[in-house]
Amino acid sequence: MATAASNPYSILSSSSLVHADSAGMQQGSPFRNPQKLLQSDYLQGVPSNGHPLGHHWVTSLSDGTPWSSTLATSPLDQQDVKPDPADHGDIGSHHCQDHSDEETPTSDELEQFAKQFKQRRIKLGFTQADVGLALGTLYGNVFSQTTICRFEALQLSFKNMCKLKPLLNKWLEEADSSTGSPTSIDKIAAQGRKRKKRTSIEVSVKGVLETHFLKCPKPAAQEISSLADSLQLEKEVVRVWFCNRRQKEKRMTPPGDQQQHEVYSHNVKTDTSCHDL
DNA sequence: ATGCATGAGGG
DNA sequence: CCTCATGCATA
Repeated sequence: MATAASNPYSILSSSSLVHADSAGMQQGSPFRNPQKLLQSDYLQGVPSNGHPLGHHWVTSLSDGTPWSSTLATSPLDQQDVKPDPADHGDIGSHHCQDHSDEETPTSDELEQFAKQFKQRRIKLGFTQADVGLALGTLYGNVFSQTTICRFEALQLSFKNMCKLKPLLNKWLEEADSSTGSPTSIDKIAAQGRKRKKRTSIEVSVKGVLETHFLKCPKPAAQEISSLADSLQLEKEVVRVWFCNRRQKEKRMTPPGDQQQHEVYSHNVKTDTSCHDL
């Protein structure tokens, strides 16, 4: 049995995984108007299925109530193929039109899959943590409850979603086909790294950071320093905050759900420094 | 479910 | 320093 994962890190210690399943509880999102927004970047090479695909994020998040969104039909493709910087030898000859479960899925497909996955998972009586663990024993890649959760909520980057989908899909097949296969889960316990205590930032302070982020999402080191100083926070904390904030923007379900789609094609390349303070 | 954090990889 | 995938700890 492949107990040892390839991770240099270690898994959590063996303990009871008794958490209330998220069956009945969903996030209390009011609702969000379905619309699309274009991402600006994603031109990094993916070893497996590196397609410089342009994609729109369909930001329609339904809550716990039955998914009745009318996003099953996507009249418009996500085929806004941006000028890929990477050269395409023969891969350019393909025309992504409509795949069910092959190659690079569309945003809609991912969304659809995520929903179905969650439904089935719950139906089968598994928790998010169970799935993460099962993936480890099944394929050698262990994942945390966090990751499974974020997958279901589409809170990962497009690329990340694509990477995880196949794995979760396989688990799904395994899970519901095996009526009596007890997935033996064994985990290794080893922990040595000491993690910094999570610093909680006050809401008022977060507000300030948000404001600054809107003005300048990528402040220079010096700005971070002064900002940290004025907020009485460690510079590192502020720096990390901005990093995490930027990542949020790149998720499939971005935090700022706009009501109108505006195409911002302005690229600030000449100015990297946001002064003022 | 999510906030702050770590670390690998890139430049 | 950044991005990006990922997760411990916590609300």
